[in-house]
Amino acid sequence: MFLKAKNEISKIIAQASGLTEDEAFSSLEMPKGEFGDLACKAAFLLAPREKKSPAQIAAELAPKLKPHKWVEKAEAMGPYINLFFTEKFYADALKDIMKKGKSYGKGKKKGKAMVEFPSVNPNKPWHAGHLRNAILGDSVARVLAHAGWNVESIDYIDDLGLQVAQSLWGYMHLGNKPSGKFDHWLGMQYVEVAKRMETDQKLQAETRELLKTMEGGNSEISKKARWLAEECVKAQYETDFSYSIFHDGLIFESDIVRTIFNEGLGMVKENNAIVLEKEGKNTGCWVVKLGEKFQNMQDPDKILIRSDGTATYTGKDLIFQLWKLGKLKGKFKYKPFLKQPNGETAFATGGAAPKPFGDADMVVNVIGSEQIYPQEVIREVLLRLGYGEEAARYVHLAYEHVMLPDEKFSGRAGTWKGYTADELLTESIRRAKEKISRDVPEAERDGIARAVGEGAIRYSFVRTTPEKKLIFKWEEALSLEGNSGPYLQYAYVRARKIMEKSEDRPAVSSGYKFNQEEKKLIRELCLFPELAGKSASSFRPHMLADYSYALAETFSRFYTLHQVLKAEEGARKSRLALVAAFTNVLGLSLSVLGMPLPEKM
RNA sequence: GGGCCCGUAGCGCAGCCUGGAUAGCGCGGCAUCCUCCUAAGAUGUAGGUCGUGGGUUCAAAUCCCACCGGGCCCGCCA
Repeated sequence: MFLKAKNEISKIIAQASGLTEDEAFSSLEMPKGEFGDLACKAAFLLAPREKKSPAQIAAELAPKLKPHKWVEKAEAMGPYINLFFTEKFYADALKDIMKKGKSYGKGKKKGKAMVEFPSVNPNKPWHAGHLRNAILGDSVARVLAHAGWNVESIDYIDDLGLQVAQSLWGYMHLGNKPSGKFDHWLGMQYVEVAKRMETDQKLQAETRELLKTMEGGNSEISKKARWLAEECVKAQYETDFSYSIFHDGLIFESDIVRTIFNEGLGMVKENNAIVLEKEGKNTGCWVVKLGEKFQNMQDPDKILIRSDGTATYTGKDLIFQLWKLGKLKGKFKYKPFLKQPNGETAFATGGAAPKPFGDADMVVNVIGSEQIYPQEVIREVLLRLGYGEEAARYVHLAYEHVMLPDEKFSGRAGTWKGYTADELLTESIRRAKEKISRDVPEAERDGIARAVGEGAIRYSFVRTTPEKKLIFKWEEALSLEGNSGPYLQYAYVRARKIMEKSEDRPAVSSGYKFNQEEKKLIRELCLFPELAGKSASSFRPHMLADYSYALAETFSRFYTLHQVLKAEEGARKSRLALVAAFTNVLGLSLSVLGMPLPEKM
């Protein structure tokens, strides 16, 4: 309804000022301070056209604005025109939000979006850095779904990498028996093998030989490698689920190589998007010539197929992306892989059943910023294949890495020890449990600690913009106070408690005049659809995290200053309506961020 | 040699796309508020050359240019 209000007000301003409705619309904003309910900056736009000062224009324009049922008055203040909403606006806005319920702010139906994340190598547990990727990807998937996209969350499993070969060697030859969570155990084998590799030439040759056999397929080794990767992924997905992160499909690299790769490569060759080098240092390789696009780069050409005929990572990725965009005839066959706690089954390639995955209208890849160049290469190839529109909807959501205060996370060196996503959650839950209210019965405490502990971490990762490097610090990641996940959950819990205790039905009482804090809260509730939309179109969930925090803050202030249940009837019912609307919107916003919603704390 | 990202209070961040009112928030500091819907809360207070220097503009944290500091990339690794 707020959008409708802005549109109608824009019309009035356009009529009185001679601006177009679009210009008038974009001149409207909610001011930060206490200047009015809606501010109009039209005078700045008109000043050069009419050759008068903005203040003079504002003063002349304000009285000319036609009255509207939702606008009480328009007051010029300097160059601004401050608009004040009527009581009817607040009542109508509140009713509108209550009526829309879960569909509030939901976008119109759009096409299919495939979101790929976190694509962690299947040979070690997730550490804090992988977690950032996964939380970002899962949140973007949820934000896009709320914006109307049909979202498929997929995961690329690189089961043909050197890392898996090394882990497999460790599994076969180190002689250690698996114990504990499989990904943690396998990660330790990998660290040991990587250490030996530094000096052991024979080991280097053996693992390379292993990798070759794996790539060939149809052998005991290749089967064992696939099994190892799947076991590791299953363990990693326990972590996935513990953070409420879910997927639809897992695409194994070995299946890409065996199912769609040749077709894709043929297509790219046919269209002359890549060339076979006949001379120079890349002789015998198929490369994308990029000298014109990346001028002054030391080595601008990108090899997709090595001189021995095998594909580079970017080569395989390119074909995979073509499949995502529905450009290949080849289809994967799937098997049910894991039953997820959200009730949905995650499917993996390598089975017998067809699934309608792929053929996407938009592709979003959550990949570290160090891969900007190879991702650009893929976009460039799409353009050369004539897929201009597809290239425009091929999004690399680049994020910066999580670091320790004085070193990086390294899978090889094992610096992830002590900072795995599993250890983080355990510690967070422990801290959350200590703070639970004494009134909460023992039986419910574990569940609450889980929701709060998970929410604390989720929020601390999702609240920062992706392009910012994140230095991991326990106290910040696990914060339970201030600008934190639990603060938001707490506001939600308090609001819910009021509704639970009330016997009235929420309803805006006619004649009730909202106070300042109530009006501010309603105005902020009005912003949700706009924020949700922006968050989706810019692939930035942190905008919603920010919004949720501001909303919860406004509610907390209202909560402290005004009683709901003990107010007289008119106020009580109206405030109840406000609390209901707040619960709905904060609940929605947090769900879209993937934050768990405890009922008590 | 070239390209990308970051630089806002002691620390951690939002705001920059689309320039406009006193640059917001959290942690930490200081001082208040629980006979009252959960104090994981609220209120007040101290704390800022928005990296530096130019430019554009009536107006710059925001746009443009140069520079400084930090990180990343330009591999027949992934």
